[in-house]
Amino acid sequence: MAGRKLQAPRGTFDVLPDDGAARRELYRRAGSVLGRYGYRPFETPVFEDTDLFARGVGESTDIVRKEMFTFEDRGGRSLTLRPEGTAGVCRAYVEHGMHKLPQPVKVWYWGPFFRHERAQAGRYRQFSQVGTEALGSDDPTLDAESILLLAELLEAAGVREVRLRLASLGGIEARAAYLDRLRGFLREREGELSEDVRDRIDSNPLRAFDADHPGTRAAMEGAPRLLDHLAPDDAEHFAEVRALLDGAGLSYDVDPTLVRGLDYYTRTVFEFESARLGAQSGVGGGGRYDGLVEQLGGPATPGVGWAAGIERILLAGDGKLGGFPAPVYVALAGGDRRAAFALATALREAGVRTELEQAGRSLKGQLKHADRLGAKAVAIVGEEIEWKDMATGEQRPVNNVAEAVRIAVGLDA
RNA sequence: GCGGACGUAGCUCAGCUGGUAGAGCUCUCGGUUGUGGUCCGAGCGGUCGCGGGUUCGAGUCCCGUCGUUCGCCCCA
Repeated sequence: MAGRKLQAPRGTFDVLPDDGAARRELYRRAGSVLGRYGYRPFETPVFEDTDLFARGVGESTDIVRKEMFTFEDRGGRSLTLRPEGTAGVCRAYVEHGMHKLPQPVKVWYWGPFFRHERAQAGRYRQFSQVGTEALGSDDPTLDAESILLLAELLEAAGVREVRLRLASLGGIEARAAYLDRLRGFLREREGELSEDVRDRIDSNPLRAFDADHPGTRAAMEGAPRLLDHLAPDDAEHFAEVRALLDGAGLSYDVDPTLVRGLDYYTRTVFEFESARLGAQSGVGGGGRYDGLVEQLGGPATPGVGWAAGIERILLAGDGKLGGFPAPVYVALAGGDRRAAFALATALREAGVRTELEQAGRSLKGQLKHADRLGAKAVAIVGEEIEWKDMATGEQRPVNNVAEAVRIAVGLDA
């Protein structure tokens, strides 16, 4: 009856206590930065109507074509575990008539997302993202603010040496027209291109810009650039975003080849990359999506936002987000378990993080354990209570629980 | 969906051209009849991923399978 070994499904992982502490700390720091920028917490369901993603993210994207976890509920409705966050936020914005609120509506989210892909370093089937959306205004300060916010969050998370790539895609029609023009160009020079670039002329012509293949690179010298074909409004908007970033002292590379995987982007797009990540180098990115809300059945509403991968932030970070050990350990030396329990309880009620011996160890074992946990002091409960400073090794009796609490409160500042 | 690498103790790994399972770390105890950080000793801990084949004999060779991982596509 002993079936096969049970284990976490492919592409998923358990967050063990050591990592849990780092995630919690990242969450805390992210919330602090986001709050300062005026973004408020927002939650949407983990699964939505499949239609939402098909219409919002785009039928032609890889995400919708082959990466969604889709299932039917008992009523035969098609539901999908959310592969990204923006569509759900926009749906909620429309559903709750949030266009009647003072604009822009600025929100942030944190939670699990799902894509049915092959896992690799920094890429999982269930992963977590933190992200923002600012809906209801196309003001370029929102674009710049989004980017600065993400930069600051990464800094606070200990992610250094990031590169910011920035571009503008213009409006949907202008971009479509440009892509047709680029496809035409590529077909004319087809013989000079590498095989995989040729294979992707239809699906992803922008890919041709960052090919290593020498012939392709040479051919691409003369290729039309999207940034040269922006409508005047869009070009002006992009110039303003850049001026704001320059004013803030944030450096970036304008990269006309920046491709984002979702159909809804317009105007500003950006991505932060870290060289510490391996093949999947993007830590977080986003952009403007001025047509999405309307496409989902709401009023014409501009929006801008980004998402960053929690696992990738942790992977690219300096690993200094660890937890903090409890400063006091209550040890039991032959004596009274009830007295030890009461002392630990009194310390905890006074706000002191306290560990209590609960495994039947020898006193020697208890002290070794307390030391490895990083305790600053150990209260040894025997005939009476002794207070041992773990740094100096000094030890003296305390008269009662109240005195122990008084000493301990100073340790857990 | 496609390619490569790898599956031996909780973790990191060793195990030569097949001969009946090892180390380090962790954990527990002891050396110190109530005292940590170093040291020494002992103990706990393994269907060698799973199934089949070759062989007197398989962790080791062969086939299959499952899993993990890195990469491609693409993306956080």
